[in-house]
Amino acid sequence: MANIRDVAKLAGCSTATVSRFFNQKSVSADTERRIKTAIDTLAFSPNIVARNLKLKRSGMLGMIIPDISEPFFPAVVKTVEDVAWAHDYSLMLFNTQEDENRESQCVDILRGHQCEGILLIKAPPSPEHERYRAKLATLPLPIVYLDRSPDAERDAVLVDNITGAWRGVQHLLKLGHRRIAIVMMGRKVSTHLERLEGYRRALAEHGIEPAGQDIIQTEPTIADAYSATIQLLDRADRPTAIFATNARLTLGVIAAIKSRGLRCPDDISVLGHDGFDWQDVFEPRLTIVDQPGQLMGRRAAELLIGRITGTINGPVRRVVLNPELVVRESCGVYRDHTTSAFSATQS
Amino acid sequence: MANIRDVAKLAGCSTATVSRFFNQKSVSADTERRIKTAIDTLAFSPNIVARNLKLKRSGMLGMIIPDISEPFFPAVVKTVEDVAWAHDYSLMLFNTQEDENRESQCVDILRGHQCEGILLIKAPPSPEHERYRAKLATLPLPIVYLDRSPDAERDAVLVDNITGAWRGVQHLLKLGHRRIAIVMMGRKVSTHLERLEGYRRALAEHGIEPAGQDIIQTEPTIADAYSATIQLLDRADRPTAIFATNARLTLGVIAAIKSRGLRCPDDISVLGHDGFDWQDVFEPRLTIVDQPGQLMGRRAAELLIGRITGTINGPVRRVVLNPELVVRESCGVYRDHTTSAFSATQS
DNA sequence: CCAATCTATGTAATCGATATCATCATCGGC
DNA sequence: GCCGATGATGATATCGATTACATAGATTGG
Repeated sequence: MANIRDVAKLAGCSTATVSRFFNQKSVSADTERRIKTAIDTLAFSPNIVARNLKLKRSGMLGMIIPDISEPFFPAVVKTVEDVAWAHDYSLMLFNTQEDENRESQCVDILRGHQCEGILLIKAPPSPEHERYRAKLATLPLPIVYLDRSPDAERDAVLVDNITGAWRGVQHLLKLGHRRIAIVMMGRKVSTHLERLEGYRRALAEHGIEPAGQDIIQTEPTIADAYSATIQLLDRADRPTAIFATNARLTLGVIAAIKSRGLRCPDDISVLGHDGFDWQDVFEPRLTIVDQPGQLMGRRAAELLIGRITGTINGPVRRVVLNPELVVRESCGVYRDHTTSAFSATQS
Repeated sequence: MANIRDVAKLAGCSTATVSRFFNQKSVSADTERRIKTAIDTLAFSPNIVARNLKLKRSGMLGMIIPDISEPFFPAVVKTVEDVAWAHDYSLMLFNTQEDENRESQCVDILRGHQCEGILLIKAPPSPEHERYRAKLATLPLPIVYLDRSPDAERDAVLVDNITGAWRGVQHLLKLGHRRIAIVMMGRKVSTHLERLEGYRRALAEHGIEPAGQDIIQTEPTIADAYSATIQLLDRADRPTAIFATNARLTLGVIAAIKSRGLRCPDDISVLGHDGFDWQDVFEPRLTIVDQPGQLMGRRAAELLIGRITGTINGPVRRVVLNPELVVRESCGVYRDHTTSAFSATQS
C-alpha cells in the first residue's frame, strides 16, 4: 500500500504539502494537480490509523450489547449508527451474550483501539468480576449506560421498567385478573428484575402476594419460554393471565398457549413486553409494555457524542424514558377480532 | 492517558522491556513484578492503534449492510460477530440504507482504518457510481460479497434466489393457483430481481405470462407493502396468491389481507420469503422460502478470515447456498388450524 | 580459565500521518 | 527601491508502540 511519502515523491513535494492538501490548507494550484494525479496513479488512501495516532482521536464509538439477534436491539443499534454517522463516527459492535467476562474483554479492546466513547448495555454482574465493575465506573472514557445501569456514577439512558410493568399489570388487575403469572428472564438481568418489581408492586396494591410458582425464570429464547409456559398451563390451577417480560418470552408464551389449544385472550390473557414493527400484524394483537427503542438509541448516542465533543458537560445525566402501555387485544379489552387495523403511518 | 514510556519510567526499565513483557518475551521475574505494579498504578492499557500502525494489522473486519433493523440481517450479523470474535477480530458495522454513495464512503472509512477485510452486502448499483464499482472490484483488500454479488471478480456467499423463488411458486402452481402476484422490493435490488426471475420461470413453465399489474414493486416497509397490497386486493380480478419477497413485505401483505377481512389461506394464499425465530408462532403459519442466514454469515466470515490469514487462497470462491421451501399453512396445504405445533428444539 | 553461548536489557529506527517552525519568494505600499 | 506582510513549501519532531541490533553479565564446557 502506498503511503503519503510515495505520493509526495511522485508529486515532487514534501509529505507536509500532501498532508496540507488533505486538510484543506493552502496549496498552489499546480502542486494540487500533481498531488491529485499521484494519488490516482497510486490508488492512495490515507492511513487514518496513523493520523489518529498523531491526533489522539479515533473517530470510533463502541457499542456493547447482549445479542443483536434479540428483537429489541436492532432498532436501537440502527439509530445509534445513524447518529454516529451523522457526527462522523464509526461504530464497533460487540455481542456479549450476557457474559460479563466477554463484556470486560470488549471494553479492553475498545480502550485499546482508542475508541472515544462506549455505549454499554451491561451484562448482569457476576461475583468474580467485581474488580472489573469497579474499574468500569472510573475508566477515563465517556461511557453511557443504555437500558441497564450498574452504578450511578455514569450517564445512562434508561426506561422506567418498574412503572412500565406496574402499569401493565394494573391494566390486567383492572380487567379483573387476580392470578397473574410472570415469565421472565433468569440470570439476574436488571431490567427483568425491575419488571418483576413493578409486577409485585401492582399486585401488592391489590393485596396480592404472588405464589412462588407463578414467578417463572427462564432463558430468553422462544423455546425455553415455550416449555416453561407449557408446564405452567398444565397445572391444575393455572393463572388467568401471564406477563412476559420481553419479546421472545412473549412469543414463547403465545406459542405454548396456542399449542395447548387455548385461546388468547378468551381462555388466558397475555401481557407482553417490547414492540416490533410487525406487532400490528400479529395475532392475537398483543397488549404490551413498549420501550421506545429508537428514542433510547438516539438519546444515548447524542449524550455520548455530546460528552466526547464537550457540548455536554457537568454532572452525571440520567435520562429515564417512559415505556408506553399499548393496549390491543391480548388482555381482552377489545373483542372485535375482525378488524385488525394497521396504521399506514407507521414504519 | 499513560503510555508505555510512563510505565517504563515507573518500572525503571526501557520501553522495549515493557513491550517484551506484553509480548511474552523473556523478562526477569524482578522486572516483571515492577512492570506489573507500574501498569496497575497507572491503569495503563496499551495503545492498539500504535501497535497496529507498527505491525500493519488492525484486527478489524468491516461489515456493510443495508439496514440492521431489516429482520433478515441480525442473525447474519450475529454469526459474523461470533466468528470474528473467535478469531480475535473486531467488527465495524455500517448501514447503507441501500444507498451506494453511502456505501462507498463506508468502504473508504474502512480502508482508512486499515480494516483487514470487508463483508459487503451491496447496495443496488446507481448510474453515477460506476467508477466506485470498478474500484471496488480491484481494491487490494479481501472482500467477500454477501447475499448480492455485483461482479464475479470476488468471493461471494450467495443464495440461489432464482431456484428458491421458482420452487416456492411451483408449490403454488401445484396447488392450483394460476393468478399469482408478486410483491417485491423496487430499487433494483439484485436478490429481489432474481426472485422475480424465479417467479417468471415457474409461471412460464406453466405457460403463464404474469400481467404487469401483478408485479408490484414497493419500498421494503410493512406500511408500503400494506398499501400496495390493499390496491391489489381491491381490484375486481384479484389474484388467488401473492408471493412476497422479503419479511417485511410478507407482513405488509398479511396485514392488508387481514384488514380487508380476508382469510389466508382460505380466501387468498401467501408465499413469504425469509424466516424468523417467531415464525412458528405467527398466524397464518407462513409457507416461506427460507434463507439460511446464520449459515451465510458463518461461511462468509470464515471465507473472509481465511483469505486474510492465507488459510484460503487460489481462485475466486463462490458459495451458493440453497434456500429451503418451508411448507406451513399460508398456501393452503395444511387445513388443521387447531394444532400449531411448536418445535422445542428450535432456538 | 577463557571462549562460546545465552539471557536480560537498552538504543534507536520505524510504522504513516500531523504540525510547528523556518525559509524563501512574491507583492503592495510608501 | 526597501520593508513588512502573505503564501507556499520543506525539514523535522512527534504520536505510542515494535524490533533489529548492540551490549553487558551470567553460565557452560573443555
